[in-house]
Amino acid sequence: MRQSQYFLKTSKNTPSDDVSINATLLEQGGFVYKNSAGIYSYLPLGWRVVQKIAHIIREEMDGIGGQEMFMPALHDKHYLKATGRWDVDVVFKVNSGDQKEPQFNISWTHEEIMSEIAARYVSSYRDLPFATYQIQTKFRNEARAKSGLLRGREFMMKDLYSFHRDEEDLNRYYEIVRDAYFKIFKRCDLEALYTLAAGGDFTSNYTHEFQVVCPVGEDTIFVCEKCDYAENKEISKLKKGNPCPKCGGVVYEKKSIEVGNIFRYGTKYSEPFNLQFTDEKGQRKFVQSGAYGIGLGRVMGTVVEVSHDSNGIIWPQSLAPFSVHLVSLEPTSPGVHSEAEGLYSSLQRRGIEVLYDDRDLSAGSKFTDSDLIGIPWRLLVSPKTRKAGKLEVKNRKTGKIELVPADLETVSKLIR
RNA sequence: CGGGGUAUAGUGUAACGGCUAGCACGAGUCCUUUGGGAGGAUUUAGUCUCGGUUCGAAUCCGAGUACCCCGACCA
Repeated sequence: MRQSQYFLKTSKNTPSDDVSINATLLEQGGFVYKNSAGIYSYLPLGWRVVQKIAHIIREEMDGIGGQEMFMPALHDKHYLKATGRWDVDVVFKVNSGDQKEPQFNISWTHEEIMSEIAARYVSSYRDLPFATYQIQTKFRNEARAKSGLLRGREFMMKDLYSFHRDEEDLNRYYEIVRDAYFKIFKRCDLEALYTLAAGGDFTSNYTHEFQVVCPVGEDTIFVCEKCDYAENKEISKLKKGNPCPKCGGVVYEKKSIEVGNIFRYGTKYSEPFNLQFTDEKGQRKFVQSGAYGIGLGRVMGTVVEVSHDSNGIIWPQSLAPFSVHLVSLEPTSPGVHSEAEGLYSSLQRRGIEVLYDDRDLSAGSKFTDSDLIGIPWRLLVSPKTRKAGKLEVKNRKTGKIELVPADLETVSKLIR
């Protein structure tokens, strides 16, 4: 992608109405646009990051047998009234008939929708287990949207639903999902702690959250510094300094961001939707189910919170919108333009995602933009590098700059 | 939903109740520049909405709306 033609504009000024690091850097860098409080557009650059996150999630969900589908955002009132969760504040009105109340909730959860669908397709124990997921927009009647992408009124969420013949099988799958979640967060370069938490609205059982330690987090957790055992303060009987219930190490209190959670809700949604199956003995039983969520925008915001410096974002290779930022300096001086163009097309031919800053701007402004956007590698072509017969490569994370031979083999080896 | 704060060109900011609402960035044109946000010339665009006080309101008052922060609630 040529930067001169890309729908991207960075800003020298930080937004006046946002304080959080993730909102500041993502807006300044041209990744997102705030339309309203807690409601963001993902611009081309930011959307690429979201797609990277989605891709990782899809691979790991598919890897544990998850089957992607897509459910509606408008939920007829019979769904949520069946479970007593109809929300009078998150409605969509349709002008049909003489309805005295709105017909639809705008999607804020999909257990009911999925349970009704499952009931139509499950009849035998042979139909179980299975798991479906989607990446969908969720809406919340959020009293106070805050902290940029971390708490929105509208956000993208991956929700996985699993269905089982008994608790034992649900528990088995719960741990499989846990492991997949660890992989997802690791691939996003996030250190997530598996945290014991309360069920909240969804279940009376304990649930687990994936928490990333970060000062702007809204949650407070107790973490063992030795074994990473963690409990949410909401349900914890621990206090800071206490011994860890698992290994006896010292427990610390930390602020953290909840990037994912997993629930077992048993038959809570099977019963209202008559989601039953017949077992080997001909007995009718309710299906056991679980739900597992990850907020994509929140993951993106969290990565920015934990991975940045005073110059901008530092994307991990796995989430970076592009792998390489190719920058030319003084493109009008002899040979620079043609060398940069040549590099650009050969990188593309190799399938390397490259953002090519072909703009005729001063060195300083191009460097500043490059650091702000945070692509892991900056590849530089200038009169100086041409004179040396080399290319300059900068690692965004370490700041290390080196001159390398100007051949693609060396370059592509380095950035992989 | 309780409390506090803010609202001025596209962005960031200045202006005692009184002069043509100033500056920087951005954007347009021209010239000179080019290794960490270049210089000059020139152009461009603004007081959130409604009402009130006043000879006169960006400025004071009231209401509304939006946004930010703290708390409660929540992925």
